[in-house]
Amino acid sequence: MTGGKPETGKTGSAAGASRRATLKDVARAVGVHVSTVSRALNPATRHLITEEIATRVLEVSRELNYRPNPAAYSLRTNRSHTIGIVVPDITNSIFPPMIRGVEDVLAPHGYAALVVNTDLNREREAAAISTLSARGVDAMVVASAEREDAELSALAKQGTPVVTINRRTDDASVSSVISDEIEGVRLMLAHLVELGHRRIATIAGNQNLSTGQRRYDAFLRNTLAMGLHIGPEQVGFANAFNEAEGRRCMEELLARGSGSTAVLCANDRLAIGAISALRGRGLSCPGDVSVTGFNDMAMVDCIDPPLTTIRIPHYGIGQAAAQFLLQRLNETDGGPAPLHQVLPVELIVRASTAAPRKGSAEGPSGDPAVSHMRIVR
Amino acid sequence: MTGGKPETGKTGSAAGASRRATLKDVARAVGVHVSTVSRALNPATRHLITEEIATRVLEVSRELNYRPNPAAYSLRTNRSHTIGIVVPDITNSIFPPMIRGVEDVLAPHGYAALVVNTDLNREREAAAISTLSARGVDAMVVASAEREDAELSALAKQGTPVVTINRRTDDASVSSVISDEIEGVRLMLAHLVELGHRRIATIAGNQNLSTGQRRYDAFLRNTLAMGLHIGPEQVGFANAFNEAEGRRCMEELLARGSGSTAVLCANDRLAIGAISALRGRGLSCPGDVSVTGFNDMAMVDCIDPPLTTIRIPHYGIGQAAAQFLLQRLNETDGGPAPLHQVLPVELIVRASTAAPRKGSAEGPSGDPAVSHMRIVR
DNA sequence: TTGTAAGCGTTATCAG
DNA sequence: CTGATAACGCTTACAA
Repeated sequence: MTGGKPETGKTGSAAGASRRATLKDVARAVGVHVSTVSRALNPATRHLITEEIATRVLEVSRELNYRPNPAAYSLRTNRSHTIGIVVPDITNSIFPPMIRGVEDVLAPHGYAALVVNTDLNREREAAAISTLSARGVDAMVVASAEREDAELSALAKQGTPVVTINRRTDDASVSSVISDEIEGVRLMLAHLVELGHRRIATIAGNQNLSTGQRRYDAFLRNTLAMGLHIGPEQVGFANAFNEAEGRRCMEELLARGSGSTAVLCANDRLAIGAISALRGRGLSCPGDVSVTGFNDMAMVDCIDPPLTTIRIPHYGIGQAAAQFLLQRLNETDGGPAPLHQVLPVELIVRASTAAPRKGSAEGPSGDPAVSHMRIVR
Repeated sequence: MTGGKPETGKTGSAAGASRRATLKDVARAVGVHVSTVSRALNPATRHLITEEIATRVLEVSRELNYRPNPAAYSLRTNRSHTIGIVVPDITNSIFPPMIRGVEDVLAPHGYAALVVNTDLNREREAAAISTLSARGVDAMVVASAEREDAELSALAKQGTPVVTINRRTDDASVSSVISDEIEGVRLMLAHLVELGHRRIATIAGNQNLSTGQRRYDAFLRNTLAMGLHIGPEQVGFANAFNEAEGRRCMEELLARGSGSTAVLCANDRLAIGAISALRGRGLSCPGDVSVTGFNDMAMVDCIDPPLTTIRIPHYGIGQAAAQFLLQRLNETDGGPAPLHQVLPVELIVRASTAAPRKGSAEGPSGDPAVSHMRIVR
């Protein structure tokens, strides 16, 4: 119906069916050359044009509902006004707010975002980055970075504006916006200690990701600094940041009989898994063991028990990344030093933490009197 | 560093710094004309080319890491291989799985998705649609449709392939993929009745949205069919599908002293709000009143109490929408009849529903003995 | 089977 | 200040 051959002449007839107006159309209507129209429409070059005719052009282009053809613009200028966002999985609710943060600052500047998922798959991440750059995105924000990420390093080296969010690469030449995980872990540990916990275990995340590495590192340093003794039986390593791994690690911890009264998990999902494992063994949280998360993802305030966690500024991380890119995009020269931003976090105390049971180990590292873990074993 | 003036001659030198290879580059390398390369690279026209030289072209283009310039392609063909997804808010966890469904079927076909948020704002939806079509997306999937949606109708009429998901427009000319809400409500009501509930209230959603309208409609029809009596004091209308409105409506219901023993909410978020309102009044769920949701969004299995709800096929809705578009995109002619798909739902019984208290109203519409609601008032 | 050439809608350079 | 003109990289009649 719509797309049929419009009119007869090929050069002709602006009055055709519903063809989208082009520069040529408004030029003809105003009675000037297309280049004049182009200049009049571009704020940066409008000053070259007679006031009167410029306004006339604006009028007519509005009447004709002129919309610049992005493909033509892009072909000519090599800028697509599109940015790529790559996330492990948009379905993981920590990412959507970050994405919104990015979009909300970019959209007013005329940028739209192409969102792709990688599912934590090395190859898919490489493919995603490659696809996006083949598509000519002007910049990329990537939430799926691994500590060793050749693709990302190459991309940055090559000059594409790129920021990682939430995680960072070991290669300091690729910019990043993350949260203050070191401080987060410290706050949480302090909270636990204040409640009276002395034997604290951890479920650490994947050490190939900066989140996993930094949080575990902070755990080690801070427990030591606080005078707590941590033995190998008190740490479990999750292979992925999800509930299943949280469950598995918690079971492992229980089986080992570490006698810990609290478990600091590297993220909320691990914590949820840990709590469910506890239940599976007939233990209660926080009654028998306190469990803490990290991220404060959506809904963890509604779960049973409401999770004590560290709130990271999801939305703010996205915003900051976008602001950085915007700045980078407006520079003429190659680029300044890479930026590494660390945003503040907040301790959110809810109900998954409580003072340890009476009779639990009280000394910093004494023989843990608590044996309920072994009992259920 | 990278983008400087490459080489001297303008016609010249493929060996330049890091300039991206073009058709011309591979043509020169192979020693044929660009049109030959173009044909060789296009599966649809490859048969026109000598076997030998076609493979040679493939080889060289790989060596040179040739990637077609999407802007040029798009300018020439009027196809962007990009689709637009418009959602009210990506942060609402029912949408991400739908988005993934769309992307997962579209990506293998070379399409990428531009995702934009409208925040339930009429104008922003119009703006989003306009922006996307200005950007030349090949098709759109929109999750933010209202029942009366002029923009969408116009878009469809104009020939742009478009599907609404989760919701639909009253205008049957715009295709849709939704879930079987009628059946969902029926299943839920049957569940409640089977538990022994007779006085069942509802917190209905926004009636300008098909979801709100259909679910409420189904509530009315089915309660009637089941012989239940519904009075005006048993229905609350939420202005938005969120927790705050759920809370407000529940409080309203309680204030009215409807004496209901169960509340069917139009979605999970309303249910969560309702439960929290109950708690605020010192009532328990499901002890004092059963509450049900709709959607089975992420995490509602972990909340307290785990929510009895209707599971809609989030991911499947996205997939189906994408499949439809794909088909539509490959048609040469204008387009077939619009599609209206209704996907099956599933009742998920968890712990927010239970038999009514002993002493509660038992008769279909008798004077409800239950008065705890009034008591707390 | 391959080459020629036009043109998609812009912007940028160069004259006037 | 404005107009002509040449690209940008690609596809596609039309010729050969």
